[in-house]
Amino acid sequence: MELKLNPHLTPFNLEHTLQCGQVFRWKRYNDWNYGIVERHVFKVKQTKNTLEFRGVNLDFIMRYFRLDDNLPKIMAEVNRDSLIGQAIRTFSGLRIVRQSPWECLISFICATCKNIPSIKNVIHGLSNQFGEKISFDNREFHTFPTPSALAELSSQVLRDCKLGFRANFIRETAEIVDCGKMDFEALRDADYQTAKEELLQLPGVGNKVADCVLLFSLEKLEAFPVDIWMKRVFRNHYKKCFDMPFAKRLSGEQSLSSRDYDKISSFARRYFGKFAGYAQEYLYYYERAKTV
DNA sequence: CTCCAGGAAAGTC
DNA sequence: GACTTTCATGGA
Repeated sequence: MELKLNPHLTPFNLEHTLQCGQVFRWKRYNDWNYGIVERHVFKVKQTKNTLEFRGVNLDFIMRYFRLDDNLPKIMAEVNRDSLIGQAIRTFSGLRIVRQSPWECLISFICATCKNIPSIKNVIHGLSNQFGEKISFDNREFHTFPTPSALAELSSQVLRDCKLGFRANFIRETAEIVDCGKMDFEALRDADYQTAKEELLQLPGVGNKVADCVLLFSLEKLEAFPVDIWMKRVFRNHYKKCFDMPFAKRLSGEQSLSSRDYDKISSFARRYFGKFAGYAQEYLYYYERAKTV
């Protein structure tokens, strides 16, 4: 199957979308990108304005890659200054992906204090060991482990998966979700603040992890995750938006306190508007691209 | 060897 | 309530 994209109405860049750091489990063989979402294994490739795909139907592709988002309108709305403008031009067509909440939640709990190659390793490790094997294109893929599959593992087994101090967070969060005490559908319908407060109850979930889950899997496009890279962006470009004491804190090496986090994140929501999460993803990838 | 990574929670004042 | 320390480990 293939989809013709009008670059003016529906801009899309598969490469930027998969490489910007929001997803961890895609693989590339030859010129195809292979993804697995829930139990759907599929492959995608893009040449100019044509998106070619196998394994899933058009509705799935539209939904997963958020091709229903009016990207030109969103970009116009968040384009508030020359920095974000440059990031938008550089990574034109980058879209937020609609991930499954459970996998997104565990992925970003694992992501605390890890670099991206390391995150990919542990997520693949968990899937290969405790997920279900599915064949596609003569290759083997694995579903992401279910909540019950992770809940029944000992913390020692999880530590052997290179999870370190995150092992207990993963096990405890898996137990809570497995018991049905976390209703992702309800969170999707709830407003941003309400949904965030629910997620913050989970072990291993703080401000940043909660915002990533809200943005990437629960339709909260105003969520603005702030990590070490975004702190650098604000230190280098947005100091003047804050009072002097806070501008000085941004220059320091301390990790962000929850108050610092709220200050940056809520400013960004006012400054960039209801699609602040899109602005975050462009700025994040732009900042990272400078160093690699 | 040292430094850093898409932080969160426990501890301290 | 705000700030500091601790928590493991692979990769550069």
